[in-house]
Amino acid sequence: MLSRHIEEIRALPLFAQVSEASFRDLTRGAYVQNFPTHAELITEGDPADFLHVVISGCIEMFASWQGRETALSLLGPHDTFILAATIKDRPYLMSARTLEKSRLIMIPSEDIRAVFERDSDFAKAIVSELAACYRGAIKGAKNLRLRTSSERIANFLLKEYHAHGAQERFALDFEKKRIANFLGMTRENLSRAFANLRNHGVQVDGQEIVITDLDKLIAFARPDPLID
Amino acid sequence: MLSRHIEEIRALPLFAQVSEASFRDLTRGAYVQNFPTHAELITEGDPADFLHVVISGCIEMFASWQGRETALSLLGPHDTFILAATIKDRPYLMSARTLEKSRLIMIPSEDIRAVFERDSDFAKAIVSELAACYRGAIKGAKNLRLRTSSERIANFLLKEYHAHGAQERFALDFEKKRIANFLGMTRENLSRAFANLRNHGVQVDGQEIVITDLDKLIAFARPDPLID
DNA sequence: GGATTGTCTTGACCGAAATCAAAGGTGCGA
DNA sequence: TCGCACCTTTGATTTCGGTCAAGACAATCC
Repeated sequence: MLSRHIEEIRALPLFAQVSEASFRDLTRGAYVQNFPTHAELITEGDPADFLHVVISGCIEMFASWQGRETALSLLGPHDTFILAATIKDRPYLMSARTLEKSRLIMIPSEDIRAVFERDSDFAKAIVSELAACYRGAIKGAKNLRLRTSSERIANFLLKEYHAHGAQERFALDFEKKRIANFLGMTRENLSRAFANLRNHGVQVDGQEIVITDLDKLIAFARPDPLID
Repeated sequence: MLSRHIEEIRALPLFAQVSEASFRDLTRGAYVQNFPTHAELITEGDPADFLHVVISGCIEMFASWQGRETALSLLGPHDTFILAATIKDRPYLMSARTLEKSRLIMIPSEDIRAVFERDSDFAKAIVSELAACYRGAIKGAKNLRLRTSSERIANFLLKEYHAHGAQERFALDFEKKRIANFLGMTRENLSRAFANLRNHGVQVDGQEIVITDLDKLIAFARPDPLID
């Protein structure tokens, strides 16, 4: 069952450059696991026992404090988590749950750390991955601090638009309440913000988005390569 | 003038493990530079030409968008920036300015990347540093999303309290407007929040902070190792 | 089919924080 | 010492977003 996915993860940037021997060491103790919808995969505070690689499905990374909860990222196929905790052998800072049926590869943290110590190509790939994660986190902070919720949604839609091949009509990949939580607002407010976007070139009907005036949307969203 | 600081940066986690030869390569093209107060060291969007290491003084990392500005971190001696941009050879995502007279070592990005390719110990140190930065960014996001501004200040004060050797009386290291911007609020609101904290065991007089009831402050702040 | 459950939308209201405005403080230089 | 610039505080007002409540709609399960 693992073998079916070997090729797939071998091609990921994190593993593409490692030697055959290292790759065997990484995959020897790894296993594939399927999870149903709404399964909690990891819990913040737990020790980082595995590096997770998403094969299929959809994962929400979230964190809680004093009864409040926020989504910090939404992951899909070929994304990994949580590399930093695995490397540093520290507790997870986030929890993860499936948003739909998902299949993951789990690689023991010890194996990751062992190969990391030995294989400098793997270490370099990890550097690249971590640097990308860090820059993503900084962009997220800028998005949250510098933009209003409507602006965040507008830019989110622009990204989705491009992710769907720049089709003027596309469907949202996530439930709206997930999007709201990820963008740092309530469902109710997301609804209102979508309503506002009617004035800025966007029609929303259920999961269906229609970009009626791209220029108008861009003028409102003001996307920026240093944030988006 | 560089030589005076060689020992100092040699001891930093980022450089402690690299070989003598690699360290020479890293420092050969490096130089020390002094900056006055309020000097802008780097600007977001610029190419990452140097890794900066703070020797003395105080640096604010900030970002702007559409006339708005936010402080993303406050750095002091022995902190480095911006490693991720240097490694990935991408533009800076943040700008940096001095908050007081500061002395920095600047190491050409090319040298960093060259040694990184060659010296696996340096690569490992970079991994550790980046993972720490990433986890710091995640903690910052949680702090911002899950806490009210009063809670953020309370936890900020607790950290300052411990940074000052758990003395019940200490002085803030930064101007209040910098703290406000860093904690994601306005000066006016910081002022009001400080006034509120009188009910939670904190007296504020100018730059002077007195923790009058530590337990009360902790009960209000609810510090959490997964955020702070 | 009909009940049930969860999601989404809308409206009314509330609260936290931003903005606007003005007045004290503080430090620095002429 | 005075004057100026900047930082800080306080109060009044506004705005944004959250909370509460109710209803519409869709999917699922007897």
